[in-house]
Amino acid sequence: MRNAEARISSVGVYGITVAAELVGVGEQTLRLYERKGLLTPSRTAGGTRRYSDDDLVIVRRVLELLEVGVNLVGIRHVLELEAENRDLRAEVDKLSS
DNA sequence: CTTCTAACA
DNA sequence: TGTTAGCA
Repeated sequence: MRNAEARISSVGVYGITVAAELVGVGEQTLRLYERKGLLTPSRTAGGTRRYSDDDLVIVRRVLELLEVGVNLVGIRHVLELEAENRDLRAEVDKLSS
């Protein structure tokens, strides 16, 4: 089943230290990605960053694009296009059903 | 934990 | 340009 138990994407939250260790980058790097607009992690009332499982896959995509030679500004656009494409693909799926 | 500054490849 | 280290 595809309900809340199996599909945990934006619910699983991690601190910046554990999130950085899971993806293999430093904490400062994650803050830089957010500063550049690549990430938008949720925040607690105290201002602490909450990285969801969804955010982690984004960071991995960032690292993947970096190895290909895309800079952070370019990655930002790639991420936007991917999100837009994902939206359009979902609508096409709906129409072709 | 946060932001900022500075130095390095 | 991107990453890392140290300070407040």
